[in-house]
Amino acid sequence: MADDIAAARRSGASASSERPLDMAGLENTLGFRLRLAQQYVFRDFVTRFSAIEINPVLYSALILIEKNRRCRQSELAMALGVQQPNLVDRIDSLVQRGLVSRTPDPQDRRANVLMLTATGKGFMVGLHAIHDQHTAHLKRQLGEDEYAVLIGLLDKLR
Amino acid sequence: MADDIAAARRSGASASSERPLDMAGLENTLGFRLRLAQQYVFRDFVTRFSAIEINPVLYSALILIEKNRRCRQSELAMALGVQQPNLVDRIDSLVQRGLVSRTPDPQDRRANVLMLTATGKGFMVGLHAIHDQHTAHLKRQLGEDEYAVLIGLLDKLR
DNA sequence: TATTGTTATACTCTATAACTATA
DNA sequence: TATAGTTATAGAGTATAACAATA
Repeated sequence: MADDIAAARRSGASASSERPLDMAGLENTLGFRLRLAQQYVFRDFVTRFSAIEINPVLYSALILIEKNRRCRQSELAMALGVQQPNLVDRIDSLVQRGLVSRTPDPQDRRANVLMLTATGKGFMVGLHAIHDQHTAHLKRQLGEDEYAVLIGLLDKLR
Repeated sequence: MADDIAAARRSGASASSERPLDMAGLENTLGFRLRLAQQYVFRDFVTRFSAIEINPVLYSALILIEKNRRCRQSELAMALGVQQPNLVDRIDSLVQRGLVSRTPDPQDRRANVLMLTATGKGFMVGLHAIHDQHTAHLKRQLGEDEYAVLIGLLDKLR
């Protein structure tokens, strides 16, 4: 009988015949919720930043380079939660775009020191403005207080 | 001067010379926090489920097939947040392992109906047990109440 | 004409081993 | 001997177009 109802829903009026599935078994599954929430947030992020060709990892990298003088690639990789080799091409792209300088550290010539260029500092103004709009959108979705609570709870996971 | 302190930290006693970067500029960035939290949760998930060769998407698929009689691939794809073509190989693997049956729907022979096999139903017992341990670990990390709060806030993002 | 499932494909992200130059 | 950055590569996840069978 329940199958008949489901079948009736399937052949309903609307073109797309998908019924929403019963998600009860996943109500308690944090990883599933995290994946869907990240999908939503990243989609909004990517849309807003597409005009300046910045994705979430490049954004985080630029912010950390801005706030940390004489930042190294190994430090950046650890902070971002990515492997060093996967950072190389991304830094390359920032250097080629003239946003970041990569110079050998005179104190340890194995290491590269990353800094914003003058162009990069100018670029950050627009970057912060777009991110403010992105954050405002998410805060409207959640409420200002709950946004802060969510960030706090996510930080407890490590 | 601040650079001297950073340099001193870099050449400190410990083998790994990485200083922790100042993350202040990302305190407010939800996408970044979501990514790190998901990294942590998925790593724990993958470790615990590796013995039975189940990853997060396969887990969610099995749960939804278990709870939804006569589930279709298109419905599953929408619920899981993946594209239909990316589900095909995954369902293949569950069918090949004898956990799921995929049979044409007599009412609409374009569609496949997914159901747990007898083997699959037995498999779910162990699956639930491992997931309970995984969830217990996360609740210890967060606290029982805050775990529920976190799930609720993540659900508001859509 | 539209939809379900499928194939093929391309792009991104991620993880690891091995190389180089420095230390 | 160990570390910073790099190269090359393999695996997984993801998105899109096009096709066959069916509606």
